[in-house]
Amino acid sequence: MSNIGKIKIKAIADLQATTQKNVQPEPPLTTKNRTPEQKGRGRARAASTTKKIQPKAEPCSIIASTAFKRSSKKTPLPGQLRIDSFFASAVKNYKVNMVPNSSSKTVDPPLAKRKGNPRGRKRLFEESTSTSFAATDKLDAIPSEKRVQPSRRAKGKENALSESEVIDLCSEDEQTIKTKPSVVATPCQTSCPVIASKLKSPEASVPETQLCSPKDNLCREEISHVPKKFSSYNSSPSSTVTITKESPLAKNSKKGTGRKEKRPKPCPPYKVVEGTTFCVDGFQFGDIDRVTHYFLTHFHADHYIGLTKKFCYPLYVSPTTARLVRTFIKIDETYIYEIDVDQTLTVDGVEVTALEANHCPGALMFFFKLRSGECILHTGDFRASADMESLPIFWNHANIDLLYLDTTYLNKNYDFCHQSESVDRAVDLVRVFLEKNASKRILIVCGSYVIGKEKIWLALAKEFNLRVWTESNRSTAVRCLKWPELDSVLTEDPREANLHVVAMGKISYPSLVDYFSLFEDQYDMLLGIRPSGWEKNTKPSYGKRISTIGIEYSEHSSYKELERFVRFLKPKRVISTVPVGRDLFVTGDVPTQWYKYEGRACMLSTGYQPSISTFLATPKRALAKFSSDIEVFLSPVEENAFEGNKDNITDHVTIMSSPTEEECFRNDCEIPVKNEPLGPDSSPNSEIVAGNNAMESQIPYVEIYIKNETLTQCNVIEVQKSEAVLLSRLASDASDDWLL
DNA sequence: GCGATCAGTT
DNA sequence: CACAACTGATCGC
Repeated sequence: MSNIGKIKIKAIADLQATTQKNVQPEPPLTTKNRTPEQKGRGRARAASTTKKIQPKAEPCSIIASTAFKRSSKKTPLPGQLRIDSFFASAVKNYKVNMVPNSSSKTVDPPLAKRKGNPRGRKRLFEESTSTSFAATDKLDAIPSEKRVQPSRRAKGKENALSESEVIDLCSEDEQTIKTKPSVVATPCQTSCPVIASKLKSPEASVPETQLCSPKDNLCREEISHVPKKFSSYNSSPSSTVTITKESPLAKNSKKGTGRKEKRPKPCPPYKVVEGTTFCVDGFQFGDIDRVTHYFLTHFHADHYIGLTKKFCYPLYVSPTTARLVRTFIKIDETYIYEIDVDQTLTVDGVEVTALEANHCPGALMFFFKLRSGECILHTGDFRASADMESLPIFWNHANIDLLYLDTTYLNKNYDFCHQSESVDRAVDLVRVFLEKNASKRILIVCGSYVIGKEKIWLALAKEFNLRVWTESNRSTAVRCLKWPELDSVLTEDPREANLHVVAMGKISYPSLVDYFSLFEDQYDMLLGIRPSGWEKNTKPSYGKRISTIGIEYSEHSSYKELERFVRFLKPKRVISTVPVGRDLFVTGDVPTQWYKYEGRACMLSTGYQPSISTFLATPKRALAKFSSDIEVFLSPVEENAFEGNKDNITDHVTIMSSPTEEECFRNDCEIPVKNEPLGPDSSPNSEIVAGNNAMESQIPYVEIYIKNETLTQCNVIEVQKSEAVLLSRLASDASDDWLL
C-alpha cells in the first residue's frame, strides 16, 4: 500500500498539547474558564480545610479532570467519524497486541476522620429566624390551604416481610428469601462501620489508615444512640450482600414498651452495589446487613429520605452535597467524606471515582472499580449528554460490567430539548412579555426545587438585571452551593427583588393570585414560570394580571439521551434504579438491544457512539506506558514511508486512510483491507475500518481506514501507539467474536 | 422536638 | 394523565 495521497494532518503530540492529555494533574483552572460550580468547589475546599482532614491530595489520587469546556451539542458533528463503526467493522482477523500493563494510578484511601461531636437538634428546613421584611415568613407559608388528612393506612403493610427474612443479592435474578444470620456482632462492632470493616475477611480489610483513629473511643460513644445492628460479619467474603428485613432503626422494639414494632421498608437490591458493601441513596431501609459505606448522589429529598442526624456510617458525598447535609440534616461530621468531581478515592479496596451527573448542583455519578477489576457505574440521577462520552474514565475503562441507571424517562414519549435551549426559550419568552408590557411593573415568579432549576432563574436575573429573592430554606440551600453568580443576584428582601423563586407547587394560578395579593402595591402584573420536564408543548397563559409560562426543562435524561449513553457504554448488564410504580422492587426495563451485542448484525448499530475526534480530544485519557527497552515496531506502511528510519518515529502508530478505500467509496464497492478479506459486516456503510494484523509479530499498531469524504484532506493521523493499543483493546472488547 | 409516613400539588 | 420533588399534615413517641 502506498503512501501517495496521504497527508499527515496533525501529530498526536499536538493534539495532546492542546488537550493536556493524561500526564500531569490539571493546572488550576482560571477563574474565567470555570463554571460557577467549579469556582465554588475551589473556594469550598479552601474554606473547609481548617478542621477536616482532607483525603490525601496526592497528584495521583486525582485521575483526571473533565473540567474542560462542555459542548452543548447533542450529536456529533456531521464530519465526525463514529467509533462504533470502528468497533463494529473490525476486520475478521482483528488481533490485539496488549501492551505491558499500563501504570495504573493507585490511589490512597481517604483517611478516616474521627472527630467532631454530635450537634444540637434542628428541624430540616426550619424557618429562617430573621429577614428584613416581615412578610417573609408569610411568603414562606403561602399557600397554606388547610387540608384535612384522611385517616392513615396501617404502617409498614407494603412489602412488609417477616423480620427473619433477608434478600440475597447474589443475583439480581434470584432474590431468594433466607433466614437472618444468627450471628450478631457486638454493639461496638455493629455500630462502628470502621470496626465492622475490620471484622470482615482479611482481603477485605480496610487499610490501617481507615481504622478508627482515636482508638475506637468515638465508636463506643456512638453506641448510646446507635441503633443495634443485626449483622453477620463472619460469613464468607463474597459478592453477596444480604439485606436484613428487620432494622435496628426499629429501636422501639428494643425498648420493650409493647408498642407495635416499626420496621423499615425492605431494601430493594439495586440500592446496594453488587460485589461491594456500598449502598447508594438508600437511607430509608434501616440498617442494611453488611453495608459498611453509604453514598448519596445528590441532595434531593427522594434520595436522602431516611438520612437523619443519627446516621453513623461513612457517607460519601460531593462537597456541595456535604454542605447541604451539614446544614439541613446535621449528621455527625465524622461520617462525612467528600469526594469531588473527577476525584478518585479508594474505599474499602474499591476505587471510587465521582463524575459530574449533570442533574442538580452537587449531583454525582459514582464509578466503582472493584478489586476484581470489575467496573460498575452508578448514575444516580443524571442527565446524559454527549460530553460524558469524552470522560476519560470511560475510555480508560472500556468495560463496564454493570450499570445502575437512572431510567426516569425511559419511554419513547419523553424527549427534551437541551437545557441551554430551555434557558434560551425562557429568556426569549420573558423578553417578549416584558416588551409587550413595557409600561407595567412586573413581578416574575419562578418555580424551583430546593436545589435544581437554578440555571433558569439565574439566566433571567442576568439577562434582565433582576434581583432575586427566594424562600428561606432555598436561600439557605443556595448559599450552600457556593455559586457566586447566584449569591450576587440574591437579596434577603423580597421587596427589593423583582424575581422571586418559590416552590414549584406555588406556580399555579390560584396560588399566584394569593401571592400577587401581597405585592399588588408594588407591581401591576405577575409572570409565573414553571420549568419542568412536563412543560413540553404547553402554551403560555397570559392574563390581565397573572400570566404563566411553562418551560420545558429536564434534569433527567430523555429517552434518546439514555439510549445513546447506554449504547456508548455498552455495559454487560444494566439495572434500573427507578421504580416504575409504587413497588420499590419493580424498576424500569432497559432495552437489551442497547447494550447486548449478539452476532454480527448487532455490530452494525449506528448513531450512538462518539467520534474518533472526540476520543482524540479527550483530555487526560490514560496512555499505556511503554518502557524504553521495548522495541518499537512500525506498521509496514510506516516502514515504507520512513525506509526503516525508526528513530524518528518511535512513539506513534498510524491511523491512515487508503486511496484504494477512497476509490471504493466513490465506486460504492467493498473496501479491501490489507492482506485480509473483509468481514461480512464491513459494508460500504462502514465509516471506519480498523485492522491490526500484527499479532504474530507483537507489533502494537492499529490502522484505521477512514472512509469519509470530509477527511480526504486529512487521511493520516498519528496517534501514540499506546493509544492505538487502547483503541485495539476497545475494539477487541467490542468485537470478541471477530477475534481468531 | 423528632422521625415516619401519608396525601396532595405542580 | 404521565413525573420528581417536594410540602404539609398527622401520628407516636
